[in-house]
Amino acid sequence: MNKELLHTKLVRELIAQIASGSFGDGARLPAERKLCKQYNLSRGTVRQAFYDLEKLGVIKIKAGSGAYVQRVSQKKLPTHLLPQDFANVSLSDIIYARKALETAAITLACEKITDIQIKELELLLQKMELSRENLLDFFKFDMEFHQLIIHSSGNMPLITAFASIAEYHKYSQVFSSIHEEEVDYAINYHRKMLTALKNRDPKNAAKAINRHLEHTEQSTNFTQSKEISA
Amino acid sequence: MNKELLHTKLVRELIAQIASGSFGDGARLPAERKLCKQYNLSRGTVRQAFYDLEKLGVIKIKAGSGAYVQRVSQKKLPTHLLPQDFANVSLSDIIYARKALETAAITLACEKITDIQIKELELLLQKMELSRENLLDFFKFDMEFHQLIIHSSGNMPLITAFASIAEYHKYSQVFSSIHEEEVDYAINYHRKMLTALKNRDPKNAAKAINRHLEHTEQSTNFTQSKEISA
DNA sequence: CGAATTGGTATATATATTATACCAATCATT
DNA sequence: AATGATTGGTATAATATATATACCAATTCG
Repeated sequence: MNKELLHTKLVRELIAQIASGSFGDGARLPAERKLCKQYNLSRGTVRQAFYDLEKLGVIKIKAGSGAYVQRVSQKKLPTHLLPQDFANVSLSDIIYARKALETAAITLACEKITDIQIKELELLLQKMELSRENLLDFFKFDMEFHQLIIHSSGNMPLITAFASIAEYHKYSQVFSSIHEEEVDYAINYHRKMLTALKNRDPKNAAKAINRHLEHTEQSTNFTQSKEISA
Repeated sequence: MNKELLHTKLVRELIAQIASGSFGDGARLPAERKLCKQYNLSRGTVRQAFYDLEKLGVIKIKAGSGAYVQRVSQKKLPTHLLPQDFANVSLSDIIYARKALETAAITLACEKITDIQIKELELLLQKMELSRENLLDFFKFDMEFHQLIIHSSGNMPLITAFASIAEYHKYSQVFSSIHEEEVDYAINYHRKMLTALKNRDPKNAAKAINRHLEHTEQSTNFTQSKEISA
């Protein structure tokens, strides 16, 4: 059994956030002291994480200024920072598993989703429409939309299982590039999901989410990753 | 972010093993020094885990002799030792998620399973038949059977997702009791799965695994858990 | 009985993390 | 341009975890 070091956990967390679009290229990460409060860590630990991230080439630290995201794409992360055997996972593997889980979840969600959650989904859909130009934002909202559907199922094991897969998916976005033309298709499928959820129509909800995921799989370039030094 | 203490990890691991049938009531756990080697831990850490387990009433330590499993069933474990919000999870939630994942996995497995893996499944089925009288053993082999099917899918995200659910399932067995009469039904369904896998017949494989899980859900008493002090 | 194994105890060590404090570079505002 | 706030850079003492060793006492087993 290995000790799970706190600064390593934070490195993973920050990489996942960057990869999932919370911070774009050149963006400044929150100040060290902010992160201390946010994650309840001491500054030494946060600094250790930053040091690791700089060694990895993920950020560039500027004294007195801040830590800035540095060309994240086109890289391969060292295995010890990846969730599991990420190396052996293709995007289609991820999509296949997501289809299984999300179909089950949206079916349940049609029974259990609350009006508030439907409102939140509508809001997210609007945000997606407004983010057509900014792919990083777009995918962030996309993922939040899916996450909310899973939560609406009210089934903890499904939520847990999806979280473990989302981990894979986050990292996969570091390597993949999606074409702008696909944005409209994605919005369309999400609208269909939302409508089906409103109508408590599990059949069409499941159909929409499956089509969406299949489309995502086909239209995504999965760029081959290259090794970088740790 | 919280530190994941090594002895806590070991406590969880040992409870999971006990709950999943590796050690029955009154059985002796491996000696401290054995566990040190097995998990690559120092003795102090292992002893801390043993101390916690004794406080929990899970084991009774006898000087010079060993640590003995003590009436594990009928208890509720402190939340910090449980995988996630176990409190809010019913057996039917677990089964629902398992159906989603295992159906997807066995469908893939029909394509990808190797002859060696089929042989292993046959072996496990034989072991199940020989363990009709020993329910603890029986459920251990049952779970191994399912685990092997998931692995045969070759899909890492599915494997990861199932592992997180299996965690819930392991713990649920601390609280649930299954009737002996169900053993024969279970064996029957497993034989059907195996046959379908041999015939590369995803439809019947999926059908068998679904029926089996539905049957398990219906025939399991989920005993209400009671709080104990930490 | 006697050797081996087991848990019980003590201690020195290394490492990770926290908590403070102060400095120098940068930024933002006037 | 001046200044006050914020930021990263550095050092240090204190605490908590885990390792590694050694020795003791109770028990198990041949």
